[in-house]
Amino acid sequence: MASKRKVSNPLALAVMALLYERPMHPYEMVTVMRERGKHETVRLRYSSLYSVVSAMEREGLISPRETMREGRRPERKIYEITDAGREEFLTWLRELLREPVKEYTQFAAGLSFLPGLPPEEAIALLEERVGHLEAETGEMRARIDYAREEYALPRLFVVESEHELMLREAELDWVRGLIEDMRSGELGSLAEWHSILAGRNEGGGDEPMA
Amino acid sequence: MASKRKVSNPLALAVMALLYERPMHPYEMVTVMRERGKHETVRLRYSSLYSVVSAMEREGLISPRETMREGRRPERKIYEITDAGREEFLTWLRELLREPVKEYTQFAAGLSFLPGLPPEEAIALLEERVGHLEAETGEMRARIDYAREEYALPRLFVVESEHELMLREAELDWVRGLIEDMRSGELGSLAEWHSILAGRNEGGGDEPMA
DNA sequence: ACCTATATAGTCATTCTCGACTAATCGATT
DNA sequence: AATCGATTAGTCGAGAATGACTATATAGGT
Repeated sequence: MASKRKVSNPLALAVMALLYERPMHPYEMVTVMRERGKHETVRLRYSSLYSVVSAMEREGLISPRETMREGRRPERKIYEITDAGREEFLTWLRELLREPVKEYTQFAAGLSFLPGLPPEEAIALLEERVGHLEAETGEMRARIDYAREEYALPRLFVVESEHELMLREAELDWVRGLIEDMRSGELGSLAEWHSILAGRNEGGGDEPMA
Repeated sequence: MASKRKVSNPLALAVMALLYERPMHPYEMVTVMRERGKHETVRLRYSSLYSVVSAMEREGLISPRETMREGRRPERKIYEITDAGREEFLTWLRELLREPVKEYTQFAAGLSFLPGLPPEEAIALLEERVGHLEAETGEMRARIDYAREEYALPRLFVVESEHELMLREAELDWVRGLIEDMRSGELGSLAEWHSILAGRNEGGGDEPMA
């Protein structure tokens, strides 16, 4: 059903996953998430973490176990997961795996307004993108191989990175094809495209460079 | 550089694109975006639109041209794009096309915590996902074909839908492979996976169903 | 003995987002 | 002539998310 969660930031899922293992204080969660590379899949900001954690406490998904203080450093508030938290973790996780949800990507937004640039420039920009994507996928692949070899990680623990790599590679392939199709006029003739732009630019203002 | 934009919600990009053509009031923007299917690529909510629009006015990207009132209906405030707005539109669009940015997807978050479920259940969930993805990609393809034929749209105007379809198809393919690899023990043996879970569940709480 | 960079552990004020709500008009239906 | 649902046009308040900032401890170099 994908019904509205009380705490919907995916960071909350990560928090529950960590507390499922053992109680921790928020700062430690950050450390562990970084060690395991989970911050590559779940957007991690200090400020968000603390706000998510307090929302989770409010909703009864986690509860403070003890508060420690060493010297004059700030307090460390150690949380543990509740039964409700364990249940929420499992239902949420199941839902995420079972049901595809629509994602709005930045690139798609850009593509939507592609006719806003002259075709020559659009092609040039997409070629730059291809360059970036080649570098990026190369690095991702290397990092995955390194992690697997160095720490002897079973693939189970890097599936999310393989997923990310797969998406980027698919994009790379597709953008290459798109450039081809733009060149060959497959998308609509370049002349036509130019005339759309001309219509828009009659009013003056700064012209996009061809 | 991807330096921080003054108004960063992609809706702002859509607003500038529309006002590049002609002045409009916000409600009309919604109508036009819906007609052109842009709400499929840019998350569109009334409340966000109005707040984005006023932020854009504050930042000088658009400016109110006139305010009309018919009878006792609410006012319609008609906006036009400014020179700064035109420039911002072009720089932003260029950046979106040129530079890949990291996107955090829900599915990736789910995958990160895959070891949190017993393998048999994980497989079953992913199989359900495959079913959903098959249906979804089928519908997307049909909608694209329909739009192209019915309205004789050049591909240029549906690239963003083709992009979305491509991503879903890549995902579908990949998930099928993942299920295979889980079954064959390619990801790490299922016994091992179970023992990770067992360790975690010692403390009690509700057990995930195998 | 002193300085600095980094790690530790967070708070706060502002901005952003969205669901829920308001309110008028119009056309069709009783 | 009264009512109902769809469309037009937008407001509001509550909660979420983030960038900027604070403050202490400690290891290492000089």
